[in-house]
This record gives sequence, C-alpha cells and structure tokens, in this order.
Amino acid sequence: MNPREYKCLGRSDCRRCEHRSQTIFAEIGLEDIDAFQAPIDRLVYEPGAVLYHDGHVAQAIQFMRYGAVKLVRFDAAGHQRIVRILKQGDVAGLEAILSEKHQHTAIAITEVHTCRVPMQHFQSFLLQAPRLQMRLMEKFHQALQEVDQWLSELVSNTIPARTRLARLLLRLRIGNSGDIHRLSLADTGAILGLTPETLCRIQRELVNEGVLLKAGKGRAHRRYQGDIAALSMISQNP
Amino acid sequence: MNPREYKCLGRSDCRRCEHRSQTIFAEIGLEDIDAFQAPIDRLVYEPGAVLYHDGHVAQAIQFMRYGAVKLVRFDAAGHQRIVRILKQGDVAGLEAILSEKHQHTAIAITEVHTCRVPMQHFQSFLLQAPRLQMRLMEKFHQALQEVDQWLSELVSNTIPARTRLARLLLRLRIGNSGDIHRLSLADTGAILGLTPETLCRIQRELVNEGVLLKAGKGRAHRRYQGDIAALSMISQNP
DNA sequence: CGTGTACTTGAGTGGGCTCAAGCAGGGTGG
DNA sequence: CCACCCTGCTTGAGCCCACTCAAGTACACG
Repeated sequence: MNPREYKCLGRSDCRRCEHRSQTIFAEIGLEDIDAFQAPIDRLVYEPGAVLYHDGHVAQAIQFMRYGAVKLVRFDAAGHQRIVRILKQGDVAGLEAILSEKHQHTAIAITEVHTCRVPMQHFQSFLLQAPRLQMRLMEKFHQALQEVDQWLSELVSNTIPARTRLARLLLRLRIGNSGDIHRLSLADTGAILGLTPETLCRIQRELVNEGVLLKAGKGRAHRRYQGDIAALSMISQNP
Repeated sequence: MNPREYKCLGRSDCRRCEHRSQTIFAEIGLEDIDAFQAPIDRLVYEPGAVLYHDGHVAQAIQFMRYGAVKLVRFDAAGHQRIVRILKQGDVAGLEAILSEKHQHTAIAITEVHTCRVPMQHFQSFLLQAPRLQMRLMEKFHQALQEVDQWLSELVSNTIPARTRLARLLLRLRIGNSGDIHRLSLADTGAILGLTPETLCRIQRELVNEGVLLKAGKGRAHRRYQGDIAALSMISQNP
C-alpha cells in the first residue's frame, strides 16, 4: 500500500463502534475483542486510491465502514475487468485469508473508510473463534452470490446492452431512493464488457427518454436520479 | 430430487473411502466420523440428471466423487446460463449450507458419482468441528476463484469469441493430456454467452486448422484431442 | 484560468446473431 | 438387427448491434 494514498485517523475503539453489529465481529463478546489486542487503525482513502495490489502478499484485511471499492483484474493487454464491488459491511482482502497473496487489485471508487486489522493478528484470532469462522463463511457466501448474479444477468452477450445496463443501474441504487451511483464510463464498461462509446450512447438515450437524470457535482458525489419503474421494465427485456 | 434420475449404490463406508484425503473430511479423525453416524449414501447420476433444483429447500449436500456437473440459472426467457462447473472433490449444494434454499439447478454433464449427506446431520456436525469449517471455507474460496476467472477471462464481449473458446477448452483439459471434455454447443454457449451457430463455426475452423480433433463415441465419452500449444497461442490473443 | 481527464459525437466496419433449412448419429422400439 | 425418430449439429444468407478510429467538447481540479 502506498502511504500517500491513504490517511490514518488513529486507533479504532471497537467498544464504541457504531457499526459492530454489521461486521463479522457481531456475535463476538467485547471481552474477547479486548483480549484480541490487535492494533486496528481507521483509514480513509481518496477516490482512485489503491487498497491493495494483485499478487502482493496480504498484510491486512480491512472492514468497509463507508464507500465503494472495485476489485479489478488486468488482462495481458492491460485492460481492467471489474469482478466485484465492495460496499459497507464487506471485507476487503477476504480471499487472502486462504491464499496468502491478493488475487485482485482493490481501488476506491468513492471516498472510502475502513478499519485495518493486521493479517497475523487476525489469523490467530480466527483459530480461536469458531463463530468468527461462520461469519467469515457468510461473507464468502455473499461474495459468491454477487458474482453468480453478475454472471447470469450482467455479462451475457446475447442480452442487449441496454437491458444489462438497466440491471446494473438497479444494483447501484442508494438505499430505496431513486438515487443511483454514477460510475465512470470506463468502470461501467469494465463490468459489462462494453466500450465507453457504446455506454455513452445508451446513457444518452436513457437521459433523453427521461429515465435518467444527471445529478451531483464533483467526483465524490456523482450520481443519477433514476426512474426505477422504467428501469425495471427495461431490465426485464430479454 | 427425482427418484428416477439417480441410482443408489447403498451406504458409504467412509473408513474405507479412497477419496477421503481429497474431501473436506480430510483432517477429521475416523472416530469423529464414526460418532457422526449420518446415513451417507453413494449415488450415481446419468448425464442430464438433476442433482437439485433452483429454489428448492436443500435436503442434503453431496461430495463429487466422479464426473462433472453444471450449475445453471435460467433467465426470464427460460435460457440457461452456466455459472460454474463442479468436478471431483467439489461440494454440490455448498451454498445451501448458509441459505436454506438452492440458488442454482445442478445438472450432471457426464455420469456422476456422489456421496450424499443429509443436511440436518451435516449442520450439527459442522457446529462441532472447527476444522471442518475451515475446509468448507476453502471450498467457498475455490468457488470464488473459479467464478472470478470466468468473469475476467471468459465472458468479456470485447475479447474475440475464438480467444475465449480457446481459454475455455484449456480449462476443460483432462489431466495433463491433450484430451479435452467436449461439451454440447448449447452448454458451451451458456458459459461463454454465444449462440450454438457461432460456436459451431469457430470449432469447425479449429478442426480445419488441426488444432482440434473430434474423438470419443457416445454421450458419456465425448471429447476432443487438442493441440495444447496452439490453443495456448490462441488463448493469449487479446 | 489553464490543463488534463473524462465524456461526447460521428462515420464506417465487422463479428456474431437471427432465421431457416438440411444432416448426422445414436438411442429406442419393433 | 434394422428402421425410425429425435435431438444436436451443420451450413448459408442477411442484418444489426456494438466496436474502432478519430475529433471535438465539457467539466473538474489545481
């Protein structure tokens, strides 16, 4: 990790953490966490910052407190392919628990807040806490479900690009509102397997039809306001 | 599960199992397995038989002893999409451990042999055996790795179909020989997101170029003999 | 206010789809 | 053992969606 790419806000106090119920530590007693005695730091990343690199030995795992991270792989030609998106509650570096080295590069899309736990400490804690293992297994399970859905709904060449984009947009909704995270064209393309030009044209269509409305200024607040009902219609088009 | 679709060979004797070192029970002591006392049956499926259906409540998990199984999802139009292929050593029904219901339909591609463990027994055993949890986590990890590779190498629209087919064929090698499992055109298409017609044309090219040679008679023995070096070249073409 | 990155727009091409037939081969039943 | 049938494969013609290449534009950030 490049020191210039993140800021450290100092040690976390897990006892006062308002997110603990959403983490894998949810069912672990406070006394056990105290006994853990790991140096857990709170980090902040800027958009575009790298949390870890493909192929590097994993030094730590990080709990997503806020923001969105893309997990990417690069092909021989250097083109990126996004295989997953991490959001609040997910675990960055999960796969490295069982494989030593990272298998993707993790890049912040928005501003990102995490809690970093050194791998050594986490590994030893893991051996002592069966409930923690179950929670981790659930995280793996969630990740599998997400990738399965990507495969079955998002990346089929045989489904029109417009339909697939609608499905992706519905997955990028913020809560239950009509607000939708607006990724860069390149990122959207790296998910759907389309070129930026094609996406630009399709999105222009949707804007012209009134289905999408550009909103939010600045790279930290890019978003669409979307007509969810209309997008749902489009997403069901075979 | 439809009773007509599989044959039961009777109870397994785990103590004499020649595959135990490859299963998730590898590090579990024999005395623990004896104490387990689960009714574990050995099953055989014909090609095309269904191991379990999407959406059904999981009754059991099954350990793959032999053969290949496709995990498929069906879209609204009824078209299948293959999200994973299970081989010897994999666990069928893995995801249902954490979600009650199955999330794919599992269909035998070749003749398939499994050991079936009722879900109830397995769940209770799981709570008592931390090492078993770690082994299961490894299975989840393997599944994630496979799907990640599918996403990054196999399904990109921007990569020519010929290249992607070569990559898939290399993944379907039998051991280290030049022999390659020959899936149906429809199945290959359900993996790569291509139509059978397109695949037929590309495969004809490869046969004409001497890269592939059709071999094996009967649905149980379909295979290609492939020129691995040539396929590797083609698979690297961006 | 300058600079760079990301987005936009156009014209032209081509890869893979669609639709429509014909073919093979192996499994089934007589 | 043979004939049938049915599924899966093959081949062709034509089209269309999305890619490529090439400019030009807007916007965000310093």
